[in-house]
Amino acid sequence: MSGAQGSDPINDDLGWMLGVVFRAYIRAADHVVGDLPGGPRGYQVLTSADREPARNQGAIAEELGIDRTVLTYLIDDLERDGLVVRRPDPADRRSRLVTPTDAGRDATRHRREALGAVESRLLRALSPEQASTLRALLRQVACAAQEVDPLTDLCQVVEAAAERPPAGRGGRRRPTRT
Amino acid sequence: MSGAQGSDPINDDLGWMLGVVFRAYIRAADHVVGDLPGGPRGYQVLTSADREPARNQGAIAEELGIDRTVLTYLIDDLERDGLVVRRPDPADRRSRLVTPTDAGRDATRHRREALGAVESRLLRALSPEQASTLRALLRQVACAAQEVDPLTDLCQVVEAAAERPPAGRGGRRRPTRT
DNA sequence: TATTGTTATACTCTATAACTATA
DNA sequence: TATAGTTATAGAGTATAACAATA
Repeated sequence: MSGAQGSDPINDDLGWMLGVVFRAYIRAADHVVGDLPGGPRGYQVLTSADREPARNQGAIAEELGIDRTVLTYLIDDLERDGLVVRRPDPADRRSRLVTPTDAGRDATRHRREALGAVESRLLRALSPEQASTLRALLRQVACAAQEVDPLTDLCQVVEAAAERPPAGRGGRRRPTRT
Repeated sequence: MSGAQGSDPINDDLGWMLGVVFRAYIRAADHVVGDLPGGPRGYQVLTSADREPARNQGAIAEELGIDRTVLTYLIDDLERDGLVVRRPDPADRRSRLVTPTDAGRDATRHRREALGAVESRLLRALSPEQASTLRALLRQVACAAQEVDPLTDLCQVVEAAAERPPAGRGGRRRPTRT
């Protein structure tokens, strides 16, 4: 009843939706990756570093949308726990390439499935098809938002890979969740 | 459902997408509502308070997903700038009802359109139909996430209103924007 | 005793600038 | 001079607990 003034201001606000969903995700993901240094952020650094060819910290920070200065502490903690190693880039000694250790790769492999469950639960209000649609649309928006400066062409790669059957690019690759 | 997975680890991570999009939104929205006390949060408080019947701080905090203690400072600043007023609830003198002043309502009215432009720009990678779909799906997820404890049945109201033609009494409501 | 709002404290995240070492 | 990374600092945002007034 009522609704005298206009509409439903908040629930139609994209900022409200994003905030609610983002915080809910962080809360849930913390239960899965909370013991990793840096929590969800640490997990993202681990997955971002697990690539060929190895990347330096600037590239990782750019992809994750976090500051270089934050990443330094994050990698400090991850390295202290033996999950990643820093080695100087032979081509540019200013740069330090970050690669996960076997322990780090194990850590991400374990959590990836658990995080998949978290994501499914977060999207439980949607049908599988709707969830898939939401993921695809969100990824499009995220990639476009990252492309303000076109350093991350990798998003386009993922876009392309999402459209054609999943074999493609790279190498190992796990079947992900259902 | 369709595949659309089996791709790269990070870009398929819901946490990555949400983080990127959420931060991009906050950055953009800050240009529009940055001069309001509390920035985007302050704007949300203003819109959440602009309802009949008036709500107390607990209800606003719940709807916005922020802590009561944060809301106190937020409302302090909004009240100091003359954008909202607190008055005791006649029915429960512990409670304080928050309502926007005329200046506060003006402030939100002005920014609402600007924020709409910000949202459109954030979703510029999507077609209008896709953007509408994303909004609807996100709202479903957000409402479900808020309903962990079923205090916010207001989400269902909005859901229902979004499906059927704008029913109800009299008022003009928003021009569908979808 | 439970609840609404306030206050104080601390911990995390983030943003800025200065510094180094390389280029 | 410019760049990659580090360090230090301050500012938000958030979470927790203690407290006062009221129910």
